[in-house]
Amino acid sequence: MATIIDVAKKAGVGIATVSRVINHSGYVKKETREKVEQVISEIGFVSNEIAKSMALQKNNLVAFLLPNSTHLFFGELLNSVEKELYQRGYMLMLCNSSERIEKEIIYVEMLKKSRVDGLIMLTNNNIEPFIEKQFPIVSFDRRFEDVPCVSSDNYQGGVMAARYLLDNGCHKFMFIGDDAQGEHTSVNTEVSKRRKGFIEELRRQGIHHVINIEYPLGDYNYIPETVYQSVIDHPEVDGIFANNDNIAAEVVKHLEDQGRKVPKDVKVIGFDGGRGGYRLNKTITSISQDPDAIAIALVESVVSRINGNKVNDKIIPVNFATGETA
Amino acid sequence: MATIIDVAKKAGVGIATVSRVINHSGYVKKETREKVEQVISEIGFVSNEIAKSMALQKNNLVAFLLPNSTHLFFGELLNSVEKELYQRGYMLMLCNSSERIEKEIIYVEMLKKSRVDGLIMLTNNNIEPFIEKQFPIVSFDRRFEDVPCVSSDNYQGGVMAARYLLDNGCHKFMFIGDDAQGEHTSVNTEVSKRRKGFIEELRRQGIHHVINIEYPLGDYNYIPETVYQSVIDHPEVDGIFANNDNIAAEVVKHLEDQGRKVPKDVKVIGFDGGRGGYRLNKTITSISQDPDAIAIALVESVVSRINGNKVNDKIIPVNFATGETA
DNA sequence: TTGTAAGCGTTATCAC
DNA sequence: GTGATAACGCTTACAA
Repeated sequence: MATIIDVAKKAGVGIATVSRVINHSGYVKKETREKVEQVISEIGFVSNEIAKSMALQKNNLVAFLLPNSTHLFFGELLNSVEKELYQRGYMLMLCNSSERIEKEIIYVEMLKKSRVDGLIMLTNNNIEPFIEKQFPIVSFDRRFEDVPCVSSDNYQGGVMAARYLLDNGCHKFMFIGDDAQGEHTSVNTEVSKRRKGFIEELRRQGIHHVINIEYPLGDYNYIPETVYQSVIDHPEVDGIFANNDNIAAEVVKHLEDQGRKVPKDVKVIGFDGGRGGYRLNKTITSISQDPDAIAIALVESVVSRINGNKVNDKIIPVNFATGETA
Repeated sequence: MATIIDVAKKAGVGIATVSRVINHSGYVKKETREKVEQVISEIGFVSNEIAKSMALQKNNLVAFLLPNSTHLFFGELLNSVEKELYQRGYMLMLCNSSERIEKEIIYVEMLKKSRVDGLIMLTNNNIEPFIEKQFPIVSFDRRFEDVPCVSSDNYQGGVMAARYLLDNGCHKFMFIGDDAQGEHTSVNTEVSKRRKGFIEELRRQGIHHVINIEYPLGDYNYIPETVYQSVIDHPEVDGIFANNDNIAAEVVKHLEDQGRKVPKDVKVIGFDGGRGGYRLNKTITSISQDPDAIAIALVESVVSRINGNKVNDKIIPVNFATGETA
């Protein structure tokens, strides 16, 4: 591959001049510029980005750490984050952690190794001890001390679900979620506020008994049988709020298998947006997160951190997405 | 950040020795190694990857160019590709092209700029004029001259769909797909073989009339109304093969809205694996692509090309995924 | 306006 | 075994 030196020689100028031409920086006489540009296109010179990164101590790469890209919402978020980074001249390095902390740590190390300029992370692990606060890190839906956090307004989402179910005549309520979002975890995820908002709003409206189903978060695709059993064991329940659309869908299916009518007998609300899946039968009523707005907030924050600025936490509004299950 | 020079000074050795220690290369006396290692952990030295890339002319990054990460199959493939690259010591740079050729070209340029070592691409655009064959490029489901191609056995998938529908008593057949996968396109996609296998197998079995619905490929999420109209306009059709599960799901929904029973009156087979979506009602019968196997083939090929080897095209078997729509 | 030269932080060759 | 030193290809003072 041709280098800047080859160009300089052939154009009969110094390498600094070539650099000025390709970066449109500093003063270059018109004829000189034209000469250089001609040589560049003649020999098909393309400047080497590694060398550039080396000199500038910056490589315009941001890593995005998330559990996987197979879940619809993650895929959407990933898509939006990449788009938004690209807009700002950054490329995205993807890390599917599968929730494995070893892999997460390796990507956190990428920052120290100057492999990436910044890191956006979405994790349920206790990665806190491994992150160094001076680096440009932004987290989604999870608070770490001194790390800016972007999250959906999960609490308000819970409130919205509670109100909708109440307004539509439900009397007995159930919440279903995995324990990484529960009250019994040491991990401080924003997502736990879905439950909190739901339960607290019901309490404010005079409902003090909510059946709270919590199961261990393993693989994101796995929902234990006991969850469905709990649903079946509580035929009195007529209003269910599930932690995400996947759970909601499975619960609806199990209810219908039992001969219950959704939403007539039981109303079910999910979380994420109800955009998911093939609408073979009905769409899920859901609290909708906005992947674009979240991505913009995440990218703005991380770029701002890269540029050495302090940034604040951001909370992104959620919407009620009308569907056919509540 | 501390550098190798700081370590060398503090340990009272040369930088070459430090390099040997951190890379476990060459001979280093035990005591020297220990001394160096101690200093490294004392000052928390981490070696700079950009500098390493610079010296080695290699950065262990592979770009993956695909239309988006929101479609289930793409998300799955992306997930598997990242995992597989990671296994082999490469990181993944993601490019969601949204099918825009300008963006694709920019990522092809990443190769010239030494930004990435290799490129895996999934595109329907006519990017051929922009790719230089000497670079490590591998394509999925699309043939370019002198570029290794990995694809599912689309033809066989079409054959399987045809046989299943025939074996299960269908008489009037329809194929539905977008035109980037059709016969009327100049672009040579492997996916067009789904249609080809389906129609040719039917012909071999004596069926010469297949209704062939082709619509323009725009946004991957968009299916024109005319497609559904065509379905409705052909009430005699009792066996439909759709180019992917999304189309299949929408077609099923429209059929059921018309009061047709699926699979009793009409059988519908999709493509991708029927894994998608929330199973609110029924799963889609589908020809299943194997994202893991595809990812392994893609990554093996690209790494092999990076190492300067020639690689052959690979065709990955598909499976019949039993579902509830056929 | 332009060129020389000193970084940027590694690896690798080659003496010692 | 080990240490100078020359790449790697660029940016950017600083000098001219």
